[in-house]
Amino acid sequence: MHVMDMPLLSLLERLARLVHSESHAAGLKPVQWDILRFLAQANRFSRTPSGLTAYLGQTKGTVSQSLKALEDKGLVEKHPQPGDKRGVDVRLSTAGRAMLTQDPLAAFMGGLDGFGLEDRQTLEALLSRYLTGLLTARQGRMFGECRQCRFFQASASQGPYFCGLLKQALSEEDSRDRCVEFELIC
Amino acid sequence: MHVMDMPLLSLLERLARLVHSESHAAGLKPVQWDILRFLAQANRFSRTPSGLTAYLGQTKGTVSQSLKALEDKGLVEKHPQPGDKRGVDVRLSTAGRAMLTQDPLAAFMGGLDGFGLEDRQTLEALLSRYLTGLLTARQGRMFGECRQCRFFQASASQGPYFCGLLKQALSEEDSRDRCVEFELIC
DNA sequence: TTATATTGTTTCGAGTCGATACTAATTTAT
DNA sequence: ATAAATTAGTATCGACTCGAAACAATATAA
Repeated sequence: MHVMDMPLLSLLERLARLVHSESHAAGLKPVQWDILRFLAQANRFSRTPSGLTAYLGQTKGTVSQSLKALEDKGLVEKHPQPGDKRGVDVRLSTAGRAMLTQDPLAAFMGGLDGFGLEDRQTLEALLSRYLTGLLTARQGRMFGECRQCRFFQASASQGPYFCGLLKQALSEEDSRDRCVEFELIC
Repeated sequence: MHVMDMPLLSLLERLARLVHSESHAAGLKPVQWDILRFLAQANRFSRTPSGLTAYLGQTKGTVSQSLKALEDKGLVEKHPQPGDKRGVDVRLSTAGRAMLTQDPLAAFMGGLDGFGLEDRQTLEALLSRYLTGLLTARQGRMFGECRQCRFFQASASQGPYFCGLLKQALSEEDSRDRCVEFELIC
C-alpha cells in the first residue's frame, strides 16, 4: 500500500513541507531557525552541540557547520563550559534573541482560525500523544520540560529543585527549560 | 510571546524536523521523496515542473535541479506534452515506482500504536481541517482529489467525467488523482 | 503582429547534510 | 597511576538544496 493512501501520512508530509518552505525568512535556513528556537528553550545541560545533535537528529559535523554559520551571523555565541573543557555552551546572542521575534513559524497559528477552544485542545492533545508515541517507538529524545521529568525533585538542601540524574541543583528558571535528558514519568 | 510557548507550534516544529531527518533513506533527500510521492498521485495536468513548483513552494530553478538529480538516478522520466511544446510531462519510471515501497514516511504510522479508531479519525479530521485553514489563509494550493473539486462534473457526452475549468474529459483514473487546480466546493 | 505572459533551464553562491577522519579532554578498567 | 575506551567537538569532502537572476522557447493577448 502506498504511503499517500494513508490520510495521516499524507497530511504529515504536506505539513512538514509547508513548514520547511515557509522557514526561509530573514535570510535564515530552516535548520537555523530550529537551532535558534532550541537554544531559547534549552537548559544549560542541553544547549551544546551534542544537545542539538540529539534534538535535530543529525550528525555532529552537520551541527558544527550550522553553528558556525549562525556564529558568523552573530546570532549565537560559544562559551567554555565550567566543568568540562571539551564542552561548549552555545547561547543565543542579543541579536539571536531579537531574531526570534520574526519567527516565520508564528504564521502557522493562522490555521486555527475556525477552531473553537475545545477543538484546539483536542488537536494539541492528540498531536502530542502521537509525537510521544513516535519518539518512544524510535527511541528519540523528547526534550520535555525539566519539571515534568522523572528525575526532577524538590530539594530542601540545595536550591529549590534538584536533578536526580545529573546530581545538580536546579533554579526556578532551570526547571522551566527543556532538557536533553528528559524522561517521561511512567 | 515566543513561538515555542504555543504548544501547537512546538509540536509542529518537532514533527516537521522529525519527518525531515527521517527522510534521508535509500540515498534520497527529503525533497526527492516528496517529488516521488507527488508524481505517484498527480494527474496529467499536474505532474509538470510547474505543478511541483506550486506543490513544494519552491522556485522553478530549484525544482528543475531536483528533477535533474532524480532523472540521473533513473527514477523519473520526462516526456513531451501533447498540446504544449513548452510543457514537460514528468512521470515516475518503474524504478521510481519501486522506490516508493521503501518510503521512510511509512514508519510514521508507528506513532498511532496506542490509538483507538476514534482517536485516529479525530486526529486526521482535525489535522485536515487545520491544513485546509492554513492553505486557504495563505492562498496555498490544496492539491485535492479531482473528484472532490468544484470543477468536477459527470459528463454524459465525453468520457465518464469532465473538468469544467480545463474543459477536458476525465477518465475514471483521472478522477482519483490529485490536481493542481483543485478548489474546494463552497 | 507585436507586446506580454508562461514554461522550463542554466548558472551562481551560500548553506545543508552524511560520512569520514581527526584532535583533545574525560572516564573507565586495570 | 596509567593505558584504553569513550565522549565532545571540529575540519574536509562531495552531492545536493535553494533562491535569485538571467536566459530561451512557446503561447496568448492586444
